[in-house]
Amino acid sequence: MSEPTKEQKIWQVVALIPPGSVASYGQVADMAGLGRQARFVGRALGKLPSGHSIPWYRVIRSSGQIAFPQGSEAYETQVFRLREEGVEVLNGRVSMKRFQWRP
DNA sequence: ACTTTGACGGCGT
DNA sequence: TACGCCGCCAAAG
Repeated sequence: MSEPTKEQKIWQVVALIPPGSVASYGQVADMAGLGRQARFVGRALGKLPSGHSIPWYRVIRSSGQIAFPQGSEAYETQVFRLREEGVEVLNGRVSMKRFQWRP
C-alpha cells in the first residue's frame, strides 16, 4: 500500500461527516488538504466504488443547494436520505445555518 | 502534449 | 433572492 490517493482522502473526509449534518464540496476539499478543489470533490464522489458506505448525500453546495437537478433520481435519493437523518430540505435546499458540519 | 470537463465558489448586477 | 460570469485546477479524452 502506498500514499492514499486524493480521491481516497476525499472519501475519508466525507466519511467523517456525522449523521444529521452536511458539509459543502469546498469544505470537504479544504479538509482533505486540496485547497480550492471543490469541483474535484464532486468528480471523486462520482467515482465511488459500488458497495461503499460513504455518506455522499451529506455533501451539498456552499449555498445549501442539492447539486443534482431537481427531479433526477440522484436528487430524490439525496433528499430522502437527508430527511431520514432529520435534515430539513425545502425546495432542494438545506439550511447551512442549521445543519452545516462544524468540526 | 493540448483541450475540455466538471455532483463548485464567490462576487457583481 | 435570483441569475450570470469568471476563476480554479486535476483528471479525462
